Amino acid sequence: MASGTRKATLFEAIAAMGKALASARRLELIDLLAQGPRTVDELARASDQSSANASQHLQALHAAGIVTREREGTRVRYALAGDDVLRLWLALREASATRLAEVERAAQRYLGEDVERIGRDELIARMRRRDVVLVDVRPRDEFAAGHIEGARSIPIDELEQRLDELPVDREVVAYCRGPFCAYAHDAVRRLRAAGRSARRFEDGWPEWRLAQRDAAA
Amino acid sequence: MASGTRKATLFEAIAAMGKALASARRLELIDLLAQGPRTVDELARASDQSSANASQHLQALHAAGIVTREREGTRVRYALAGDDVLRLWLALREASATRLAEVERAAQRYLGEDVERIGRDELIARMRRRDVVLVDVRPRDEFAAGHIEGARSIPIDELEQRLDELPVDREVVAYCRGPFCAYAHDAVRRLRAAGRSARRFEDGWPEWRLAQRDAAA
DNA sequence: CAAGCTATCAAGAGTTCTATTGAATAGTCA
DNA sequence: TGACTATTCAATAGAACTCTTGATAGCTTG
Repeated sequence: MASGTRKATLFEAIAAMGKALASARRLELIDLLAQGPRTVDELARASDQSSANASQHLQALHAAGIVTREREGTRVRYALAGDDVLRLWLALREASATRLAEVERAAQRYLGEDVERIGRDELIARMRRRDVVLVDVRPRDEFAAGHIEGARSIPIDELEQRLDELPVDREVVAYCRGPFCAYAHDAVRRLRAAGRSARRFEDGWPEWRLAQRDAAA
Repeated sequence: MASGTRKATLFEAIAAMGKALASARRLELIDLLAQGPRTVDELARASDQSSANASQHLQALHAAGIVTREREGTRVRYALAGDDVLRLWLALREASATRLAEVERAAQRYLGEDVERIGRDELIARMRRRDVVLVDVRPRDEFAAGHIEGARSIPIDELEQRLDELPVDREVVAYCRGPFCAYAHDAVRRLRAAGRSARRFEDGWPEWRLAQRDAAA
């Protein structure tokens, strides 16, 4: 029946985007791109794969409408195609964390013991009262590509050397790429080891940004 | 490096759910399950495939945490695992419709020329004023499994015979499974052909239900 | 218990996807 | 122009996925 094949074609077309989410390597690229645009080489390095392979996956993501591509001289800068795509990635991460015990386990193995968290509402309230210091512990360029207003950038590598930049009498809140990013966990552990009072923000920059936009709309 | 493999394992685990979204057949099953729980046989029939094949896909969805399964005597009833999964499906549908021209094209081929729409806010306002008649044109059992409060069930097959149940002096709003479901389009065309004033609600039952929950939270 | 129905299992052929490798292309800079 | 770099292309082997078919298991009913 003609109607049957047309319906099937529609689902095939949607599945083209679904297929893009079917590889761990591609998801890692998406996760990196959620922080901001990157070149092929940067992405390949950050996700620990050959640039030929990264390029191949990025082309697949491009064909699936997940990322956009822009030439910049000799390099090519990829970026997430839009907030709808970011929402899709966050929904997948959320659902997988809720429904798949294996994700939970793998996260714990990667992140280590969970550290004390602070939620968005409380963070906003405390920020307003100037009650906490918010620290962005991601690499410098990710901070430059966008960060939570009022945060200060101290990449995780520099944390120990720059401890004296942080006031002793206020709680420190660290954040990074998102709930599955190890930097903030690590930062909180090190801060505590140095005798500071510290927690991690339970989301990351992309989630914060999206929440701001949704609130504005 | 150990940290590298652990991160890779985490993304592998998430990709296990991503893989479930990589087949048109499975997406069609998810779309059907968004309307309510169904048995294997019902799903196989509705998606026009052998029940062995449907069963196989449903097991894949089950392993990926997308659906739950419940024995009921000799049959097995599958259901979407939760709202987070529904949100994931809607996010995928939304992103693919926005980013992939092919989805747009396939949708138009399947649904035909678009008919006049009404948005959620306007629908709510008009309902409050008892200004419209809301008709659920999905199959009877889907209506039974859940529907918009205040809607009346007239399955698309029975529309012509039951035209006299609809007041002539009010606008009719038809809705069905969602924006990619053909029933509401079809219903509006037939109603207009019969001289009625009619529009389709731009979402479907699952989106409505989710919006209600989100508003409550 | 036997019959009948629903769902699952098992195996195989065909297809699609993935990583790897080495070569080719395009742009930049001296 | 020529060297250099970043990205992409092309080909391939191996792995994973999908559909089909026919058999099997589990539950219900007479």
